[in-house]
Amino acid sequence: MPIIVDKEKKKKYLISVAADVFTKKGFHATKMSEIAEAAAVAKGTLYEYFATKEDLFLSIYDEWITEYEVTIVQRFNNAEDALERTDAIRTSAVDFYSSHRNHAPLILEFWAHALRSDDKRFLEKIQSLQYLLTTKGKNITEEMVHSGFFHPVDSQSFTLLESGISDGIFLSWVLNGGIFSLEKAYEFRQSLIGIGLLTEDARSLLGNKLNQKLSEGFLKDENS
Amino acid sequence: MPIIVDKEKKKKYLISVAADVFTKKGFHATKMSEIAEAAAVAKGTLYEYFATKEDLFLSIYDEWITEYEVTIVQRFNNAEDALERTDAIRTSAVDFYSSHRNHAPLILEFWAHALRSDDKRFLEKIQSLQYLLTTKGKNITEEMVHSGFFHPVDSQSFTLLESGISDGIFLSWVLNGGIFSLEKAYEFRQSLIGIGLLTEDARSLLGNKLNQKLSEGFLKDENS
Amino acid sequence: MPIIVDKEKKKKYLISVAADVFTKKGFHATKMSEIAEAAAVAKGTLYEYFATKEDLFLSIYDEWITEYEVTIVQRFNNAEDALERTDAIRTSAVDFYSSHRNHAPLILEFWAHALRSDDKRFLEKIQSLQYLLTTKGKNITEEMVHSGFFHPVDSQSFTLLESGISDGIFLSWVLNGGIFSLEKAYEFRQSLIGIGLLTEDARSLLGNKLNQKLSEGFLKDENS
Amino acid sequence: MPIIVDKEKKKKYLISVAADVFTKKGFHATKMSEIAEAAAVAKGTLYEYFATKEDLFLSIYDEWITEYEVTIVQRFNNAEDALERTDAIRTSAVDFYSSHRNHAPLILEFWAHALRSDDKRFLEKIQSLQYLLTTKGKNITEEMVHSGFFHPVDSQSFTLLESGISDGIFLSWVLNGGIFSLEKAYEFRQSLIGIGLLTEDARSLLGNKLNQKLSEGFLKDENS
DNA sequence: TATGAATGAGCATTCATTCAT
DNA sequence: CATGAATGAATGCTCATTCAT
Repeated sequence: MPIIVDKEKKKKYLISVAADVFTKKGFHATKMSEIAEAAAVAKGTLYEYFATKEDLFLSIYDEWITEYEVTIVQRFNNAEDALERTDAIRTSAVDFYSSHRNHAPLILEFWAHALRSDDKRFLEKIQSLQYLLTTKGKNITEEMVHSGFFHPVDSQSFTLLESGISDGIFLSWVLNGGIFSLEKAYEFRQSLIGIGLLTEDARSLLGNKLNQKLSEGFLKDENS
Repeated sequence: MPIIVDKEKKKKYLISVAADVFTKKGFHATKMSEIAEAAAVAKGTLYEYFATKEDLFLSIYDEWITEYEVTIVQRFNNAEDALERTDAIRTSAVDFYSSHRNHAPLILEFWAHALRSDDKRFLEKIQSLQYLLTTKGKNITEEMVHSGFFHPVDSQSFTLLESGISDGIFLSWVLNGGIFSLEKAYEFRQSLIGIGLLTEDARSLLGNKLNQKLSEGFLKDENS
Repeated sequence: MPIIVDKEKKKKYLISVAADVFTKKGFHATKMSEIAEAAAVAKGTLYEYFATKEDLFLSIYDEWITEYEVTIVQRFNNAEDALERTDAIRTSAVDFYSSHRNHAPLILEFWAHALRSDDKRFLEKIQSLQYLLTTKGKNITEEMVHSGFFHPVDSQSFTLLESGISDGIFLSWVLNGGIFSLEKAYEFRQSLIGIGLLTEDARSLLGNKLNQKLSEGFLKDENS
Repeated sequence: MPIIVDKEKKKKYLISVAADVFTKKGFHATKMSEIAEAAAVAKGTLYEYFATKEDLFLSIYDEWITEYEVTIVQRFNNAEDALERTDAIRTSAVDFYSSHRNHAPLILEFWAHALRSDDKRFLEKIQSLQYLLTTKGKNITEEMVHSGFFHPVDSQSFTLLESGISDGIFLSWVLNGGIFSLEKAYEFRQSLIGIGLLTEDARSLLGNKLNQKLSEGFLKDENS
């Protein structure tokens, strides 16, 4: 174990170790003793930092989502127009899911746990992220429509669908054993959605880039 | 308990009861005794029909997926052209997810379980369905492109994305507490995807129905 | 299953099947269903003939011991002098243990069960046999001493020791995996005991047969 | 519960408690919770020291046999001639069986368990003891014959018989409810065997002590 | 702060026995 | 007489959590 004096840093260290163990075996099949062993601390030490097993479990998701939200807000605030703000949202999602691709089964677990746990903090965390995304997404969409880039569309529905699609692609990627590139799949998705919503004016600006992406798909190897 | 003589029917009865109990509490938190009590049989009886708790759990998913697959194949074979075949796939999905909307958390559990269980039958079942869907989806898409309805698109990528989107909408619906209509969301999705892929010729046939759907969204109440 | 009409014969048939199954797995590890299957009858049928599992278990020993006792009494009554009566006892023991050599572990089980079971019938059965043997053995010994064949010896102690030695040889044979001939071991035992108790007169009648047996032992192969 | 700090001592303490409980009820009828209660520890604590119930069971026999073997070897090595070595073996046996007279049913259980258990460690333990005894016994016997004390006898057969007789006397003692003195029975046995094997020269040295023992037997009360 | 021995509530699974047919 | 589906009491073992050191 790395010698860590700073309490906050040690907590983060324990969270990251726990994430790896939970990912491999799932919440119920993971024993606190295994996490302790993996972190090279005693079982009792874990309880100095986390009240219960579920608390430790939630802390992982908490950490991740908080980081995700911070990223979104930062990039969003640095963006200068609707297009950049769209990118801010999309790249944040891609980065989040990509950086946690090895924890994929755990994210599924969080969702499942959120639905069945008596502890509503899981669900609240998920919905707070959802709220952040839909609020921002709604604004962007309305701006895109207003400025003539997009055909008229119900912004809230569109945003909600977008977020569902993001999760769905990730889910599909997990259940298929990670056989395709997550990034390319997200781009393919954007092209497919975009081509439908973009007005003729906007579309002409992009040339046939979109059509090309659609023809290519996201399953082929870079080299082929 | 309804008096059931046919062994096969009793097994299905037990599966349906178990599905309800598992849905409410999740796999680990559900006790075999609770299922037995809910089915008004003795604990031992469950073990006359299912070797283990996990076996019972899998049997539920097995039953559902088998039914789902049968529906897909039947509707697909009765369809007469590519458009009808598209409908066959889409309505099968909508019907499946709609009929199991109350079991939504359980489906998430199956996915999570498939990833973490040593028992690979879960994952195999998921992937066998996936295979059925992508094989058929690919054919339809190619036909749509070939007959000039769709712009060129990589059929396999498109099909995979479509299936991911289906699951994603369902997931979003679950995590948001079922606040919107699943059917309307699926139609909104179809319109959004359709408007992007359809050629001008095909689009002109549909008039502005698609634009209307997009403007409406899927979140508003029918009556408002 | 052989078709058996006579109830008494069917009971004996079930006992013999049960003996084989119990021998292989032991009392606790043997399931009534296994015995039923081995006998090609339904579980319920066993309960037509035996009240409980323990009852069936006891019936086996009962059957064996009764047969053993009948043999002893018959041979004993047919014998005409002390030497023949000695043979009657010894050959009955050898025949009993030899005929049940394949059930050896089961006999150990009976002994163990007799000691721990609340059902005292096991112990009573054992002690009734013991009583028969010691009563008869005592008489013979006294006759042997009285007629000048044996040195003076406490007949009850000697008889009890003899019976213990019989069981001990059998036990040794079982725990050593049956690597020697049970019959030859019993004869070796008789020679060793005999040579000590026999008076000079009696010994001279036997010549050096006894010494020869002792030199040979009971471990060597017949052919070597 | 006595307060015990040393882990090794606590293990031995748990073994001794378990031995008493197992003795009274037998392996299968004894619940781990009963042992825990008798030892005034929690059930879980037992599992800190023993992996399974069978492991605890074996540990008892292991402990006993190991101690027995140590005694044999020590006394054997301290003996200066064949006669003393004979005593070393015999007194070790008598002491072992005497010290465990209250555990008698348990020893029968071990034998039965050894034969039926999948866990071969039981049988191996029994046979390792057997091997130690027969190796040493064979040497002594050969020495006795060689030095003219014993008539010629097959040493391996004789030793094996001796060990079987030891167990048989113990068995007889147990099944008869401990109605005689184990020590006296062992001595009676030694006299009976001895008188047969001893040469005239050797016998004359002992006078008529042997004949006296035989006449007395081992069943009479000291005071009568 | 850190430890890890001790705890004991909790649960899947087994199987002898019953009894309606 | 025979059956075998149904029963439910019984128990080995696990593991999150505690707390004395």
